[in-house]
Order: sequence, then C-alpha cells, then structure tokens
Amino acid sequence: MRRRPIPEATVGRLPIYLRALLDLAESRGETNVSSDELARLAGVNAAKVRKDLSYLGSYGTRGVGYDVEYLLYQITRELGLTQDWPAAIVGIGNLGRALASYKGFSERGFRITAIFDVDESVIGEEVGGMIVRHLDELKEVVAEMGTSIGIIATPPLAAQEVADKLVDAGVKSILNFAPAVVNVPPDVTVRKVDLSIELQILSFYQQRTQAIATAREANRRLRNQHGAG
Amino acid sequence: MRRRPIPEATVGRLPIYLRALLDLAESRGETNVSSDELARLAGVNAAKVRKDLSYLGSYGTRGVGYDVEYLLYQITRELGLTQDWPAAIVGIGNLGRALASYKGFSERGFRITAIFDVDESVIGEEVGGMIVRHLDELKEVVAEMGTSIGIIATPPLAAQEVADKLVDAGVKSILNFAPAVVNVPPDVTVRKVDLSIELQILSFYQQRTQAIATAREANRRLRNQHGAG
DNA sequence: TAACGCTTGTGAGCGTAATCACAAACCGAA
DNA sequence: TTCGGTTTGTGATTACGCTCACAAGCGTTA
Ligand SMILES: NC(=O)c1ccc[n+]([C@@H]2O[C@H](COP(=O)([O-])OP(=O)(O)OC[C@H]3O[C@@H](n4cnc5c(N)ncnc54)[C@H](O)[C@@H]3O)[C@@H](O)[C@H]2O)c1
Ligand SMILES: NC(=O)c1ccc[n+]([C@@H]2O[C@H](COP(=O)([O-])OP(=O)(O)OC[C@H]3O[C@@H](n4cnc5c(N)ncnc54)[C@H](O)[C@@H]3O)[C@@H](O)[C@H]2O)c1
Repeated sequence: MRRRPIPEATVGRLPIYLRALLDLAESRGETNVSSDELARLAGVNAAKVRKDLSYLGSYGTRGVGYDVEYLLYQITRELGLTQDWPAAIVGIGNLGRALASYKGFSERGFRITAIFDVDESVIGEEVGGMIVRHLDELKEVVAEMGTSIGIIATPPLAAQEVADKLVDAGVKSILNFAPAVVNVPPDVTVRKVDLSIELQILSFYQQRTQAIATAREANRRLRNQHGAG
Repeated sequence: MRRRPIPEATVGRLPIYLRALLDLAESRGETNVSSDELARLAGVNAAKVRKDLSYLGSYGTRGVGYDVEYLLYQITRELGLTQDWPAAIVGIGNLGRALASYKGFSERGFRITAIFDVDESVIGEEVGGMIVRHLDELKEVVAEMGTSIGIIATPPLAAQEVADKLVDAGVKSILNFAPAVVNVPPDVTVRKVDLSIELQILSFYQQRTQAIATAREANRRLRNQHGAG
C-alpha cells in the first residue's frame, strides 16, 4: 500500500542512516535529529536524506526534525530487520573463518547458523562455535534451519557450482566474495563484495591524478625552458 | 588527450571485463572475443560492453570483434595496473590477518608491503610474511616504501583516526572495511566495503518478496472464503 | 492569537547511465 | 570486385538519481 516504490539508491543508504541513528541513540542519548545533522553523520547531502526518508512516509516534524527512536523503528522494519535472518557460509578458508568468527553480524538480526566446506581436513572442525559440515548436507541443513542467506567464500572456480547448490536448496539471497560472476534465476538476489575491483578502481583514480600532476610538471618545465631559452 | 572522460560506472566495470579477458586468454586460449561473448562472461548487456570499451578508443574490428591480448593491455593500462601499488593494512585482527595472507592481490599489481596495529601483544608478530609494526611508524614507513593505498581493518571507532593518519602520511587512496563513515580531504579517494550493509540490502529485497507472497496468500484465502461463503 | 524562526517534504531542473537501433566497416567467398 | 553475413561504434531515447529551492507546517514567544 506504499505510495511509491523505494529506489535502489535509497535502499543502499538506509543502512547508513540506521547506523548513524543507532549511534545517536545509544552513545549520545539524542532523542531528536534534523536532516542536516543526519546528513553530516552519514556523509551525504541533507536534501537526499529528506527525500530518502520521505519514501518511508512522513515521519518528520517540520521545524523540529525526526524522532530518533521512531525513525530507527521505521527503517528497521522497512529493511526487514525485525526478523532474524539465518545465514550459511560456504568455504571455510582464510576469509570464511574471519566471517564465521565475526561478532558484528549478530548485532543486527543476522546469525550464521551453519558453515560448509568440501575439504575433508576441514570438515568436523569447530570454527566460531560451529562445526564445519560437508556441502552435501547443504539442502538438508538449509531446510531444517530455514536458512535465507548464503555466503560464498570459496575459490572463484567453485563459486558458480556453490551458487547453484544454494539456489537448489531454496536460498533466495546470496552474498558472493569470490571474484567470479555468478548467474542465478531472476527470483534470487546476488550481491558481490570484490576487493580486487575496489583496489583497481582506486588505482584508476590515483593513476589519473598522478598523470595530471606529471603533465603539469612537464608543462612547467617546458615553459621554464622556453622562458630561459 | 582523451576524447571523453571515462564515466564512473564504466570504471567500475573495467575490472570485470579484465577478469573475463584474462580467463579467455589463460584458460581457454582465445585470441578474439565479441562484445556478445564478453557481455555474457561479465553478466552485462552487450551494448554496454561496446560503449564502455569505446571510451578507451576504437580497439575493436567490425565484423570480427576484439583482440583479447590488445584489449587486456589497454584496460590494464587504463586502470593503472602496469605499475605496482604498494598497500598497507592497519588493524591486524581477524579480517586484517585474512587480508594480509591473501595471495589474490599480488596477481594484479597490488602488494601488501606493511601491516600496522596498536595492540602491543600483536606488534612484532609475523603475519603473511610481514612483521606487524606500530601505527606510530606509519608516516615513516609510508614515505620509505612509497605506499599508495591504505586499508583500514580496525574497529569502527578507530577508523576516522586511522584515516587521518593515513592522509597525514600522504596516502591518497583508502579502502575502508570498518562500518563507519570516514571523512577525508577532496584529493583523497575513499571506498568502503561494508558487509552489514550488503546483508541489510539483501534482507530488504527478500523481505519485500516475502511480503508480496504473504499478501497474495491472504488474498487467495479471502477469495476462497468469499467463494465458499 | 499573531508573528517569527526553523525544518520538513517535494516539484522542477539537470546530469548521468542504460538501452535501443542502425549505419558503417570488415571478412571471406564467389 | 561484389555480395552477404557479421559485429562494431554511436546517436537518440528513455530511465534514474541528485540537487536546488521554496511553500507548507510546526513550536515558541509575546
Ligand atoms: N582471504 C582474503 O582476504 C580474501 C580477500 C578477497 C577475496 N577473497 C576471496 O574469497 C574467497 C575465499 O578466500 P580464502 O582466502 O578464504 O581462500 P581459501 O583458499 O583460504 O579458502 C577457500 C575454502 O573454500 C573451500 N572450498 C573449495 N571448493 C569448495 C567447494 N566447491 N565447496 C565448498 N567449499 C569449497 C576450500 O576447501 C577452502 O577451505 C576466494 O574466492 C578469494 O578470492 C579472499
Ligand atoms: N571479521 C570480519 O569478518 C569482518 C566482517 C565485516 C566487517 N568487519 C569489520 O572490519 C574491522 C576489523 O574486524 P576484525 O574482526 O578484524 O576486528 P578485530 O577486533 O579482530 O581486529 C581489530 C584490530 O584492530 C586493532 N586496532 C584497534 N584500534 C586500532 C588503531 N587505532 N590503530 C590500529 N589498529 C587498531 C586491534 O588491536 C585489532 O588487532 C571491524 O571494523 C569490523 O567491523 C570485519
């Protein structure tokens, strides 16, 4: 019954507002916040904050601002964080272990409830308070635990195969850490976290500014030479 | 001297094409590729591939496609990957360790050359073939090694402080893993990798489709009841 | 109640990105 | 050389997102 659908760009920012609001509520004991203040905390434009929040409804008070607790509740509800989301990690290597032991997920409704691998020397081991199970048990465990999110932390070559198995097991949301493109049916959402891509983007922009600096330098030299000659 | 600047969205996709091309060249021994094929491998639209590549120049041959090696070289050059980018990690906990030991970075010009922490019990320890140094040595080490990329893997409360120190040391590119907004001067680029945000976005879309399914179900029941009553 | 300062909510304008659709260009065959 | 099949490169169009700017609405004060 919503007036307008929430744009993708807005969905991506709601978690940032959520974090800023939690900080305001818990650490600073603020009960009220203006779009200006929230914008500063989230590192975005104030008009953008207001427009983003307006998609959720008219929850602010003109001349006053937003009630922190109420806004927290509304964003939490909108993001579906009032319920618990059991997640499973596949691939318990370096990264999978760090993720499995990470305490930060549980803070907001995400719980890692099962971890999988195919390496016999890893299976049965305890990581982050859980026993590593064989990938063959995936479907069964997912059904039993109502797992809704699958996290892929295998080498890239295994990523598509693992994604297929997650889909087959009924998982509709996948977070992929492997540097590989994975294809899934349209009713499944995949998001990727790719460090190499991020580094390469940083490289591009840094190289560009370096190139500009070098060109300026060359220009300066040329001018000086010309002046002197 | 480029005809047009490369759009941000394109820069974000060049690394994906790069990976697909490397796969074609190394694993499959292909010397030529069409925009259709490349689009399939990268999981995007073919017209988008052609437009993206056209920002680099006219490197394709009509009726034939693109020469894999040549395209590889051009993208590599454009992304600034012909040179090495020494990187430093700050915060050697769970995640920092996984990153420091990760072999995947070096494959493309990124080398972790120094790792830092402030915890005395961690400093001096060897991780990924490097000795953990105290953050106080940052400026000195960055100058010495020509570090160009800083990676933040500390708790969120320390992130801004660490970013400030990286900036002060002359680092112009930062990759931030801490769930916190960090502010830097305009000549510094920050990119963030935030797992919680990704999970929350997945939660949003999954919750939405569940809500739709529930609404359909309720509707169906209502109709049935109506029909029966 | 009226006047004032403050902040929201949103229409309008602008810029960026995605997609479409097709002329131009190339290759190989005849 | 011509023709047909193929694929690029790009103008045109549409969709999306960001920012501006301001009327509308609220609380406070007198
Ligand atoms: N470690 C990092 O810091 C880091 C950084 C960026 C990206 N990544 C990516 O994350 C992924 C995991 O990295 P890692 O360093 O943990 O690698 P890793 O080699 O340490 O661990 C991979 C694990 O996946 C398991 N595995 C292999 N095939 C499997 C399959 N078909 N099903 C289930 N499990 C399987 C292996 O047994 C192993 O335990 C890789 O794709 C890597 O490129 C890692
Ligand atoms: N572990 C994960 O899988 C994971 C997942 C998502 C996000 N993160 C985020 O990544 C960051 C690191 O996570 P972690 O699990 O490795 O945490 P951790 O607590 O294991 O490690 C943090 C490290 O940072 C060091 N540190 C603290 N303050 C510092 C400072 N001012 N300067 C330098 N070093 C400092 C600590 O001594 C510690 O070694 C956190 O912000 C966390 O939220 C981690």
